Amino acid sequence: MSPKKYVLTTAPSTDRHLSIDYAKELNASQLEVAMTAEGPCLVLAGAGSGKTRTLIYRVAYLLERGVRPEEILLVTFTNKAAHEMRSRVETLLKTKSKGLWCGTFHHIGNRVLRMYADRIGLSPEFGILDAEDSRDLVKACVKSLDIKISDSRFPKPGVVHAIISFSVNAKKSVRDVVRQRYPYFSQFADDFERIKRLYDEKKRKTSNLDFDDLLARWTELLQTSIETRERLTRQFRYVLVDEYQDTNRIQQELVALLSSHHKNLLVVGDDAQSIYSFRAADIKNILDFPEQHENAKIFKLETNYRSTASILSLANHSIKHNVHQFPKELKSVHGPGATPQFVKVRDGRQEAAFVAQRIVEQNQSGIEVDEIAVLFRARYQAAELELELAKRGIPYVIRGGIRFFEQAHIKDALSFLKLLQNPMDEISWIRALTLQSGIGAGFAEKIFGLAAAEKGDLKKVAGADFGQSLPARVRDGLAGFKKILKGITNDDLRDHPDALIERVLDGGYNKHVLMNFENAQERLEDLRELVNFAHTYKNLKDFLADVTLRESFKGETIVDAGGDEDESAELVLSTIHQAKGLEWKAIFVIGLSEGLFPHAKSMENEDELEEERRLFYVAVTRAKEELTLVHAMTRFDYNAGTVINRPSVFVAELPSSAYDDVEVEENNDQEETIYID
DNA sequence: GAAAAATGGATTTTT
DNA sequence: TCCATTTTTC
Repeated sequence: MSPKKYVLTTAPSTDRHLSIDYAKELNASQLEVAMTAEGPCLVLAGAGSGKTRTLIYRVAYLLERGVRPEEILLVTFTNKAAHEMRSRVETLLKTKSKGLWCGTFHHIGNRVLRMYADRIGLSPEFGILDAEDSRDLVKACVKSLDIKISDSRFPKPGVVHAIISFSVNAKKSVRDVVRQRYPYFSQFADDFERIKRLYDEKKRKTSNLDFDDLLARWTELLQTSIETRERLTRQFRYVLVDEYQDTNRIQQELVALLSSHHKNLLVVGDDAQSIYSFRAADIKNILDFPEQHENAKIFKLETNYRSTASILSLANHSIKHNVHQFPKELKSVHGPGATPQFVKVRDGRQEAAFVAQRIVEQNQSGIEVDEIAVLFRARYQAAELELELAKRGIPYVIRGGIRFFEQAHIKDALSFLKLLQNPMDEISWIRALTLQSGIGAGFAEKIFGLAAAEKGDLKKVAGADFGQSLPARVRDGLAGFKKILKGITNDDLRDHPDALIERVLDGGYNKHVLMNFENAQERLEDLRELVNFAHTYKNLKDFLADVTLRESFKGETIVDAGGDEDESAELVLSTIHQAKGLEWKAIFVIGLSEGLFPHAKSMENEDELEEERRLFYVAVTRAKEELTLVHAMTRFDYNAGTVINRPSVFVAELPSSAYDDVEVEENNDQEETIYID
């Protein structure tokens, strides 16, 4: 990027020497943010405009000006972003930014709640339920409420939990959520409310918080404990929030509360990239920020350092069709570059063949395979491409999939450690007990009842012989369970989570893996990796919280905070959602057909259609040099057979000057797809 | 309680 | 088509 000259007319007076030459590192608007963003500020940062960079320099600037690290709260959307920001600030200042509050909403909520749990009658040793745990608990609630689910179609526990979760995040009643988003379940609204009450009660009884509670109870803490609120709001002189367009109502309220004393609230985001409404993100948070903060300063970062002019032109033309937005016009610092291509292929098979072949060609013309990504609306759209890539021997990774920490064997092993931290955690009791052959859900609950009578004293349970009333095979299972329990309770290993996991493995879980999973070897390796990861922690509480709040994926190396992962040279296949914030030299967007993208279900509702268009916008703005949009004219649908598709409206509504049309012809002799321009 | 067979449902997904 | 979950059967 070419540095621009900037003359500071109101240079802030400081008696400290600033070691970083901000004017050299930032463009004019970025610099203005870094140096002058006091009070309520909204930074509208277009795609590729150096948003992260600007935030980092703002933090560095504050620190250099003498603001203490603990007075800064920097909230990000993912842990990955948090780690990146922290380490980049450290690199910039050549020091460890110890004390800086930097993390996701949930992460910081966890930290605050551990400190002040007693103020709202919560145990500081509370456990955290992940998505699966929450689903299981909802399932248990449905069961114990005896809801007649047989006669009509009662939703699955996961859906019920999604409704409850949405209501918490959007701060709406369950009834309203059902009316607005799940009208076809309106007959069950009462049931959902009963389930929610019981679900909350069960969480309280077992000292567990789900993800939403980390926000809801944090809010509760700030509202009920005046002393805590005073302390925290005075402490955070500067509150900075990244990806503000993806915050939901409860997060918006938290941010407002936390910045209420010093009123230095800097929110950064791009309304054109708000794509998470399905989990209660509300684009109004960013759109209405100026109205909510009358004296708010608004900054626009519209210089795009990523893409060529013709790619940006296509993106600009597309997003203009949205009504609810801050109009922006991204300007490229690069030349026009190659015109984006719109490619019509016959069907999914040909789409896969075309993309694979073009990747080979692009690779031959000098673009490394790991500089290329294929993006799609929904995961299943990649299936045919995967086959084709395998056939041609092109190495690829699929972003996402099963999360490392959510795999059964990882969660099994961790359930024992969770027991150690929170002995009244019914969910972990049941999980750990049912691992034993001979113990099913029924007996597990019974045994938990007996253990609960011992006030969850694990040592007593490990030694006790309360199995008289149980059948022999259950007693055998219980013996196996107790053996593991003894291993982790014998000496105090709370500060050595790695040793604890090893005890669980040696105590019998290794054997369980070998006997129950056909890919046992692979899973044992995962568990070894878990031990290594645990080694970096020096207490159980932090380890368990991080494991639950972390979004590491299977196949990805688990890295320590701030560490760098080694990305091997592989093509990336990714959903558009997962590609947000990333960039590649060449991008293929596949499935650009009516009914697929925009998704069929979003066609009736104008707001949802706009969100789909923003998603398209996110997809195309990932590309630096080459953009290829692919549309298959027919598609095989498992109920309707072969369906003829028109191109996506997102392409159809663009001026024809924005792209070149390309057709594909098949050369049958060689059974190869030939690319013709 | 565990294994086998049948059913149904399929955007997006972080914490 | 493919998977995860539920129901049935032993």
